[in-house]
Amino acid sequence: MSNATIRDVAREAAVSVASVSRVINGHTNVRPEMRERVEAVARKLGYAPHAGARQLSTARTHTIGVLLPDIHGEFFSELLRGMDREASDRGFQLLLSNIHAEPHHAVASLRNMRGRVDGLVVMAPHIGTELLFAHLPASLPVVLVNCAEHDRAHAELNIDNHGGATAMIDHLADLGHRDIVHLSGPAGNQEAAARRAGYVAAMARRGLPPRVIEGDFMEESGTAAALQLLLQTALPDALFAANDMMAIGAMIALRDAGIAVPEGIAIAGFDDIPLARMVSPGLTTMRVDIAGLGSRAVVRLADLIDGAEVTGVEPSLPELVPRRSTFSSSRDAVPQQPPLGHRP
Amino acid sequence: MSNATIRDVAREAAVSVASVSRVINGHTNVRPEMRERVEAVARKLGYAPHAGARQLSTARTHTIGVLLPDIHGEFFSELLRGMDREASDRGFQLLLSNIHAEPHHAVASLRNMRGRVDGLVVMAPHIGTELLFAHLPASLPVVLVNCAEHDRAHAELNIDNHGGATAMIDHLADLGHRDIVHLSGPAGNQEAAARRAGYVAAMARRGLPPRVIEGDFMEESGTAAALQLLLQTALPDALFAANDMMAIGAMIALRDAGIAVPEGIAIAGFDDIPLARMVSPGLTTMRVDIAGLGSRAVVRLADLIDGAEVTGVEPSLPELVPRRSTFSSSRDAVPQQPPLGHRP
DNA sequence: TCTATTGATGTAACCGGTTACATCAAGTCA
DNA sequence: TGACTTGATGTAACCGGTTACATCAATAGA
Repeated sequence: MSNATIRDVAREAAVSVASVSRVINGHTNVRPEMRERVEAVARKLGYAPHAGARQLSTARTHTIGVLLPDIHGEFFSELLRGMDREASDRGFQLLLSNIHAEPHHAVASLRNMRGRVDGLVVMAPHIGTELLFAHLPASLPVVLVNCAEHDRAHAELNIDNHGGATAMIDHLADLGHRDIVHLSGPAGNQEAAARRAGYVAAMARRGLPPRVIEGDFMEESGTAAALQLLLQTALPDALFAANDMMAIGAMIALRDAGIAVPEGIAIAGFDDIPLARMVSPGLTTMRVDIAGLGSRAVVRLADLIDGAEVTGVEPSLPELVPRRSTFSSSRDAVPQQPPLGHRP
Repeated sequence: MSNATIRDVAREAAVSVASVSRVINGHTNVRPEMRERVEAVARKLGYAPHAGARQLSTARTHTIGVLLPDIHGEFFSELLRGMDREASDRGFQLLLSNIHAEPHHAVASLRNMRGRVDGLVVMAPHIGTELLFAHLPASLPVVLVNCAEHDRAHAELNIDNHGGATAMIDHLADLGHRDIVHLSGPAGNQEAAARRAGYVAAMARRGLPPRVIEGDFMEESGTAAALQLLLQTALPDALFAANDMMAIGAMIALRDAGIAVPEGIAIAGFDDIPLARMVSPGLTTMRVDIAGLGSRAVVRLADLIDGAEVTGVEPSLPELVPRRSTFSSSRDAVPQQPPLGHRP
């Protein structure tokens, strides 16, 4: 493999550059004999077309830019996995860009993408939407993922945190629980707010009084919430934590205090992190299909690139994953899970 | 932000394209007055240089191609996080490519990179090394990560699985254990083989007889190994599993059988997955600094791109993370861990 | 046999930058 | 004042592809 150019191939094969180009791009109007000769020379010289030159003349990069706030943990890898699967199916590659907290840097990342990508998937919950919209390249298709609230018409994908929380309360209420406490995420966090609002709405619909303990998504605040509940005269029927880590923290603290889960209190979380099925009893939770979110974002972006005019938010409803932590008896049907993936 | 070209800016500012180019690229030989005028026009038109055109004329892309076998789980996200950190510090972006199992597709991915990147980081343990070397672009700097054994001189980074296993045996032996059993990974897996070889070597150095149970890296084979040990007349002093999942499977099975860990038997794993510090007792293990591996790969590649001539393997020694599962008494100092990161 | 049609191939302009070199004005020095 | 240096700016070639259009040979049709 080397640096041979299309003109080198043309000279060596004694044909014009146009013909070489036609052969390389699989055009039909070339004689088989010529095709063979050109292909032979190209192979001999190890010719590979220069992507930059191609981009310049075709104005297509076959690349999707991905702007993410931070590269961390499973959410990130799952999102990227889903995007990559769909992108490579469609002949796109992924160009990664870490969009830092400083707006200045974020804006630079955005401009940097011009001439490099055919479209963008942007996830920037920490960037103000005015700033974001002001600097989105008008000439590039963009799909937003998990963005903050705004009032622009724009192609967008979201996790339906509100609907997910509602579904969980439905589940708990169906099991007969009435006194359901919510352990929320930190104030100011958009996802935490949506989950909390879903909880409040679902409780109100049933005429049940909501009760919220403030948490911060960390395991320790689950522990603290459990201790707070233990100090009261009676435990609630169920505790719905805004994420799995807090649910597990609470579960461990309650078990240490001699309270059986789910007999003494039912516990539910949100996210379905891998740990959720490893703890004992398994934690009932809402699974967020992150890879699916990523691949749908790419599908949507590909449509935009092809000229479709799609706008509007497409919410992704999490799925209830019932496990033992909310079932009073192991006789209840609990779906079997496949064994956990591993590495190496 | 739009599609204005450098010629649009030049016309609007009534200067030549060369002057605009000089202003944009921060050359010093421009009068301040001209600089201001050009910058004002560029801002007004929302001009952003076209990366493809730049690549073509400068032969630099400021992009690093990353070829990975599969996008999955924490290993992947950590590696990418480390690479991205270092790359963006150096003004590089990351172009992702999933290098599929079929060699044909893998080769296509490689050629695809020409004119798109300044260098490659390739992790392809499943591609035969002859095939790989035959198709690596000669004109591109390449750093290999975690590759299979071969005899070429090439810039390369590896996890020192052999050394990590040796260090773990040192740890266990220092605690007075003599009868140490190894639960290995599956046959044919390169990392499993290296860890096993490290165990055997370390035992031999001490004159201790090695004893290996075959596992497959899955939790269930840990359970099976524990049951096998329980059938024997006496338990060994310690069990060293080739990864954390098997260690945890064994730990749970032994605990269920009424054997205290570490009092009845010490248990150690490898990898330091997040779960390792969540189980009770915490699992002693070898931490692999994956993010560090990624960032060092980029450092190395950047040196190559700058013209340095670095070859040779750079092994990355895992670090011992001592936890309760190998300490007979909780009085022993066990380093505190920071709280687990979380999401959302 | 002569013209119209068709299909393969070549020529050259173009994509949007960078940069070697030419040009030109202003300042320096004898 | 005239030759020389210096620094700013403009002109145009070039990077490596794609493709509209021109050209040309072969075949079809009159």
